[in-house]
Amino acid sequence: MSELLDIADVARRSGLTPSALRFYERKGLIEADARIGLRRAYRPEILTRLTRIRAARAAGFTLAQITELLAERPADAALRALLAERAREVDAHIAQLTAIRDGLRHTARCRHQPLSACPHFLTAKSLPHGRS
Amino acid sequence: MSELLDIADVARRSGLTPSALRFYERKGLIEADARIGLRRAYRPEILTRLTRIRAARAAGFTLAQITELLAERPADAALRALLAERAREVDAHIAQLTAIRDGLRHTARCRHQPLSACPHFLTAKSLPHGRS
DNA sequence: CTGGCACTTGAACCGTGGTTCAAGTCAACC
DNA sequence: GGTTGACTTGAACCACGGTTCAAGTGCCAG
Repeated sequence: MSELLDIADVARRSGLTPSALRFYERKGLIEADARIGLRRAYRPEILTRLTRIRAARAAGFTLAQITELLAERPADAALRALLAERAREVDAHIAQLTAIRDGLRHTARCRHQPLSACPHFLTAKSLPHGRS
Repeated sequence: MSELLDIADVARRSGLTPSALRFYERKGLIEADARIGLRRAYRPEILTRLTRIRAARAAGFTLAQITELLAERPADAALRALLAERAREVDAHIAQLTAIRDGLRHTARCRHQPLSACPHFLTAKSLPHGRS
C-alpha cells in the first residue's frame, strides 16, 4: 500500500546518485520521509523537489542558496526578486558565452596560420576585469 | 631600457592576482621571462597570453586543457577541431541557460501563490538526465 | 650600511560538490 | 539459521582553481 521509494529508486528516477542524495540530506536540502529499518524511504513528491534542485543548480545557484530558496521561510515577494536577479545574471552570462562561442567558431574556421596569428584567437573582449 | 614587468604590474594589467600568476606558473601555463634577483620579470607579451587564458577559461576550458591549447605542440587542424567542438558545447550550454533564464523570468513575474504552485517554478525541462 | 617593503618559497587551507571506503546493519531467500 | 546483497554510517579523499601563511631573500631609499 505504501508508495515509498528506496534511495536507489529515487536515484534512478531523479538522475542523481545515492551518494549525492545522502550528501543533499547532510546539507539540509532534502530529508527522507521515513526509515524502514535503517533505510531511507521517500514519498514520490521528493522527485519534484529534486527536479527543482537540479534546475536551480543549472541556473547557477549554490546548494546553500537552494536550501534558502526551497525553505518554507522566504516570502514570495523576496523569492521573486531573487529569481529576477538571477535571471539577469544568467542573461549576462549568456551574452558572454555567446561572444565566446562566436570567437571559437570564427577561429575554428578562419585560415590564419599559425592559428595564434588570428586576431580572434581566444580574444574575448569584455571579460570582467576584476578577479573572477 | 628593459620593458620587463614586475609580477605586480602584470597582475594589475591582467586583472589577475599575483598568487594566481604563480599558480599558473606551477601548472605550466606561463613562465617568467627572467628573474631579477629572485623576482619574476615578464615581457609585455605575457599579457596577450593571459588574455587568451582568461578567454579560454571563460569558454569553459580547464587550466589543463588550456595548457594543451596554448602549447607549441598541437597542429592547427587539431586545434581548430577542438575549438569547433568547444563551440558546439558552449552553444548547448547557452541553449540550456536560455531556457532556464526564461523560466526564472516567468516565475519572477507570474502571480501564482504560493510561488511553488507555479508550474514553471524551477522546472527545467531537458536537463541532461545523467549524473552531472 | 641599514632598514623596510615587495618579493620569494613550500605547505596548508578554502569552498563547492560530491565519491569512495571500511565496517556495520538488516531483510529476505534458501 | 546462515548467506547474500542492498542499504547504513562517518571519515577520508577527489578535482578544480586558487588564497593564505610563515619564513626567508634581496632591491632600493635614505
